[in-house]
Amino acid sequence: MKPASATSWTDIQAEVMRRIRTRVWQPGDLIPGEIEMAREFGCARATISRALRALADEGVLDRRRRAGTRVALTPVRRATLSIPVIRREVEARGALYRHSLLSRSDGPASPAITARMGLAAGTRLLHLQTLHLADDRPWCFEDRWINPAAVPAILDAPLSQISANEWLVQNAFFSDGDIAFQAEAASPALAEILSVPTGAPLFTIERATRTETQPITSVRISYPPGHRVTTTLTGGA
Amino acid sequence: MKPASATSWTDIQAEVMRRIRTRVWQPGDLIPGEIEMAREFGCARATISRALRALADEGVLDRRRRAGTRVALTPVRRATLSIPVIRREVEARGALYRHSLLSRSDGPASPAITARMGLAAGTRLLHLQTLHLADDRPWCFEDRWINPAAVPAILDAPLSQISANEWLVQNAFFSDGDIAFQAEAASPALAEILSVPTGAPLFTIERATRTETQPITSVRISYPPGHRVTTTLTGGA
DNA sequence: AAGTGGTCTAGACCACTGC
DNA sequence: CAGTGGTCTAGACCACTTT
Repeated sequence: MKPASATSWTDIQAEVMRRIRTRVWQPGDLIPGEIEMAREFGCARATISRALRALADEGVLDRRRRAGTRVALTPVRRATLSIPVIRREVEARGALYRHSLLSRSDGPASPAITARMGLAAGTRLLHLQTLHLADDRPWCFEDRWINPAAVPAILDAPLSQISANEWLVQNAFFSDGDIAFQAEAASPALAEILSVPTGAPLFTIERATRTETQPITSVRISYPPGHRVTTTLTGGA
Repeated sequence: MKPASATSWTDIQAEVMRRIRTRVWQPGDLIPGEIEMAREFGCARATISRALRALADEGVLDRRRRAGTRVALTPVRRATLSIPVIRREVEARGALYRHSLLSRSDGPASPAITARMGLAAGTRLLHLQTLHLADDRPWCFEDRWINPAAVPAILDAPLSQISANEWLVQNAFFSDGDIAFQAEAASPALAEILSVPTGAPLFTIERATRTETQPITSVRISYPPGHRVTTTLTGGA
């Protein structure tokens, strides 16, 4: 319990959510302005603003100057998923992590790759193929292209000791990127690497990251059948 | 362009990000306190607080009372993906949406389902199987269990006109949920429904949502090969 | 043109927590 | 228990849009 007189922004947020849940305010409805709500709750306008802004950030409310604040028409359900270091992912399951650098090459990349990364044809890229293992069983296969122009230091990194995945997370900070998930049948080559039958349903993650000015890396990670990516949804307060 | 003298919280946020990117402040480092930064930037402490709080929300900074503010050790890359209404997902690709309610039943659910939803064995649930189509071709198959105790109104909803997916998004505000992605081989039954070969790699999404007090629905959606879930990563300002 | 949200300030007190 | 972030206030001005 808390002192009955407290007027915190979380209280206001909770009350607004209650009114939305109980349909007092329905999707699309215009809700009272900040000044009016400040009067109703007996607090400063900034406190109302704090509460409503938080809900707008979550996608529950739509706020526009002059037009006022409305309950969002499509209550956006958002899931936030974090991009893990594969080593931690394995260790979190209580397994022993190991990785094996299957191939490494450095030279002009294929047009398909340079196009995908938005680079000029013939750009030299570092190409790494890594098998990640959990308790010496294949955990996932990583096929990665790196733009050395963006992270020159990677050429000197001990990539047989620390995986490119982990090195980049630690050294190539704060980039923007795209990510895509899909299901895919295992090619014969991938099937052999992952010790699964050809055609087995693989879960693949494609990720491209870049700095403000240039692409850093493009990677495709394939997981054998059974792998799940999980997260939690937040739909309200 | 803006007046050179402006000291906005976004300016401060950008400057902090710059110092992190350029390694002036490294992961784990303690950065100056709010009062000190307010002096440095010549603004109110609340403005600093606003900038740092935003970065903490993004996972770039770790803030704790008394302990101060540190650059996050694990540069948490977070992707926020929105959960769309399937109809909109289809229409966004310029296709005509249609859905077909393949089966509907109402009665005691199997122990496997009640256990997954955290309900007592034998609880009565509504079970719906829906095929969603884009331009009359199978788009995805939805297998859903709904707890009528949480949303009694669904028993009267015209589910052949509006899909349960969409009805729930509009009518059931939830406070919490889980979501999981995986790749899976098509069973003979699923293969026939989706018009794909048995064993084809399906992309499946499992989702469970609940109110604060009780589970609402548990759903499993299967997409034929080729479907991709995409989103963007934000690593900084 | 007017009214809404967005931001900033200066000051105050509170809550948590590491020393 | 002292110092940090967290919050609240009262007031002001600004920026954006819809009317």
